[in-house]
Amino acid sequence: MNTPNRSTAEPLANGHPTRERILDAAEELFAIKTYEGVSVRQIMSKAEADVSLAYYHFKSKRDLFDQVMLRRAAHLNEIRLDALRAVEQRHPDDAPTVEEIIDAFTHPLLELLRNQHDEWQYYFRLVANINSSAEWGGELMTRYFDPLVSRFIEALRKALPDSTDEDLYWSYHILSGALTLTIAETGRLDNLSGGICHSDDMDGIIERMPRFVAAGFRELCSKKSR
Amino acid sequence: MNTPNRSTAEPLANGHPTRERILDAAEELFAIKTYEGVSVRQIMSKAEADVSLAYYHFKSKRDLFDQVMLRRAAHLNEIRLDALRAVEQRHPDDAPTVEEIIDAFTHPLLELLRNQHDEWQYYFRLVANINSSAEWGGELMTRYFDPLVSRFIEALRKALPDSTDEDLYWSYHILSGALTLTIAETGRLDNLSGGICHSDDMDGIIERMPRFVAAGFRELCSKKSR
DNA sequence: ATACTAATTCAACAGTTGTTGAAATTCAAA
DNA sequence: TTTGAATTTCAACAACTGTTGAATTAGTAT
Repeated sequence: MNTPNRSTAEPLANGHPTRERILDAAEELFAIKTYEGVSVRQIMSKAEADVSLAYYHFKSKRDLFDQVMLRRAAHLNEIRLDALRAVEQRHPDDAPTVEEIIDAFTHPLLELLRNQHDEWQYYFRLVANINSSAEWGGELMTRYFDPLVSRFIEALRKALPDSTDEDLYWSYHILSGALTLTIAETGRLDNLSGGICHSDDMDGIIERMPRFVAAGFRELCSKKSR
Repeated sequence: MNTPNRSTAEPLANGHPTRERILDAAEELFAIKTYEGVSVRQIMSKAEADVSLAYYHFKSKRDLFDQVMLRRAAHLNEIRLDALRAVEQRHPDDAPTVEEIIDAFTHPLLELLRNQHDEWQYYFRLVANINSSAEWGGELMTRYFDPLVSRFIEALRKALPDSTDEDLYWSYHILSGALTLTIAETGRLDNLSGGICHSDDMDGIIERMPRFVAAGFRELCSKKSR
């Protein structure tokens, strides 16, 4: 249940089983209790392994954290880039619509969160926490995700030829905030709405986010409106 | 510089000066290093007071955290509610526009962050961190801010009479994410844009957020489009 | 000056933290 | 079976954690 497709997928990432169990435990605990809120002992206890093994497989607690972050980052970049390329190949001559680009940016994440929830939920929560905290571990994520984001913004610029760079970046900022809070799955919306909405209803957000955000982009990044 | 208007404003909140210094130090350190990332000793060292004084003025570390959260919450609710009431009084007969409501929801915060940056920046960062973490201290913020949010959603429902509750709540979710990331002031956008945008440029976001978000609300919460 | 409370200091507690070194075990190649 | 490396266990370290009680000072009303 925790390692869904052992033989077929990800030939490189299949490291030592103990190492993977440590990463799993660390991922979950870092996500729900923050980095300093969890001790190496708690992590190793959840991983059912001796404390020292953490320092055999990783250089330090901080290194363990970095490896947790990096483990899934490459795959994430890959599928999102694939989605963007697919959209672009569907439009050999004209530019894709804003909706299509936003969808390529968000859909892979949300679908992962829907179809493989158990495997990805804690990683996404962790990314969300990092992403909205100024000090911490941000450089790591920035280094890994910013190139991808730049490619998307480039695509959006083509779809919105009258846009200013400033408008484009601020619009992306809003999109980023919306996506971040979504993948955090805080459950805050569940309470607020009195059960009408559910944070883990990915279909609900998949069909709404691109439309909402695309409308915002058009409002801000078109010549006519200002 | 740290206590800007001592004699005129907030007659109730003027507690013991030491207590205030502890709250200031705790606010800043909690915001940039997380709750468990900071020790009581570090806080009291920054506040230039003995460790034990933390337990004279507060029941526990957790209580200190709660008081940091609550200190500014009432004032925040007040000015946002005032802004909403002002908009509603400006429309005795018809409903306010979506822009106006969104603006009443966001503008007080952003203006505070612009005009009294030194006093409010860490509190907002802290709120942002809390808001996008599932487990932690969320109930406290939820209890304090949800009534206000419900009032705003009620106003939005009137401005968008064809909307579904579900669409309305999901739209608010997107707005909430955007606002949360903004007040976090992570500086991520500065790097990404290569200096074109600045996380602390409140004018930039003040003039963009309501327009962007209102367009999204209209796209999602109007009958014609779906 | 006296009495009394509010505020602050000092010293210490039991438990936990990240991390390390040496010894013991597992396991495949010779 | 012997060799040698990869993996796991056990015990311990100095430093730091949240928290408390008793002693001390500051400040105010009598």
